[in-house]
Amino acid sequence: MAVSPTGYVILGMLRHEPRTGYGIKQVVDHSTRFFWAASYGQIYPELRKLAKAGLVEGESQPQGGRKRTVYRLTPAGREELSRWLGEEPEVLEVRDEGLLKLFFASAGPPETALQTVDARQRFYEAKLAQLREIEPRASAAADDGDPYPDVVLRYGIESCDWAIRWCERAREELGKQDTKRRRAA
Amino acid sequence: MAVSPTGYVILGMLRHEPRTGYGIKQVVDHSTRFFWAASYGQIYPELRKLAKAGLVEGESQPQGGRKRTVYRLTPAGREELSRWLGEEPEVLEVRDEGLLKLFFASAGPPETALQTVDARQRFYEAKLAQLREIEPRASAAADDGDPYPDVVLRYGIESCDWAIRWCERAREELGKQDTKRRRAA
DNA sequence: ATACTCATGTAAGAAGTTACATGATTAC
DNA sequence: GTAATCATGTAACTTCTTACATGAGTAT
Repeated sequence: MAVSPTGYVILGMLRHEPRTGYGIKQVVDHSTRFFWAASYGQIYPELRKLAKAGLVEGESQPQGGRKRTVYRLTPAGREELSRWLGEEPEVLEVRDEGLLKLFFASAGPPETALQTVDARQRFYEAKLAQLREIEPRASAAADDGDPYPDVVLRYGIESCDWAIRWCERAREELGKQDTKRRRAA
Repeated sequence: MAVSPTGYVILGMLRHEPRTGYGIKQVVDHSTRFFWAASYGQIYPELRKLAKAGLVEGESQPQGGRKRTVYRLTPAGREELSRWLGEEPEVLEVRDEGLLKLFFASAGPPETALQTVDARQRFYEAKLAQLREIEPRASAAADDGDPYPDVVLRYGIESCDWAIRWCERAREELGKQDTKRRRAA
């Protein structure tokens, strides 16, 4: 039984401590979602598959009358996670509607390109703010023994910085082109 | 009848001249595939849907005994493309297995993080080489009146540059951590 | 001849999102 | 009491990839 890409996200999220499906979703949303998202529609069915494959183990731990299943890695799950970590990364997919719109901008009204760049900058500024908000937590976790989430988070922050600066440069360049075109007309 | 995301890629690829489905795939593979890919399994069915919706028009232009259908934008298709270009970009999805592996690296053997960073750098170097190869063509197209594909291509090149430099920095940092850990042990 | 490119298409399936349904607990 | 949070799950759907099938034209 093959583990799906998101299955490995789940295994990874259980590497330090057991969690509920709900808990996994919370952590994903505050960490990996910027480069790998996961919805309940994936998490719950996948947890069952992983349990059937013997890679995780669920234990019922109700709180009051509220049903609750906490999952932990089995030794086999820990091994499978480690094996996967040693494999060459393969998936790197991007679907970037903004770049697409900029690429095709000549087919739209003249303000298309600038608008698209502006929207892009706003997007990255919002993303940057979100990342800065969660950084302290990752930094604390780093002092606690696992430096990698913080390394990845800083990658996210720095790449946002870069993207924002690119937008600023692009705006300048596009402005010049506008001037040229206006002169030519 | 709603146009799918990839439908807009097709409309966009027809903005300057008519093309076959095969031709669209070629252009995508040499331009947008780095931020929006498309397979035959999407292109051919989608072309039919777009034709049914009146956004493109197919004309049979066999070459010898070889069947061949060339599609062009209809006025309605051009309008729909332009309308879409004016909308705020929404989709920006990333699925980055390398960052995931780095994030979880503490659960793997000690060399995991460095290996993952190395693989990442190789990946971006290969991508950079591909982009540099197609750049002259985009640059020529820019002189021909449409500057935007070249702008986007240079975004790709510069972001690869940035990512490669990040990998180099990360390797240094991870090396230091290794040293620290070895001293502590 | 044979390999490559041009060209069109489908079927099966993987992967993931959205929307919905349900209900207990906790904080204000 | 009521809103937010914790918690689990499914069904329908969209999107996309992979693998396969087919066949003509072109270059060596």
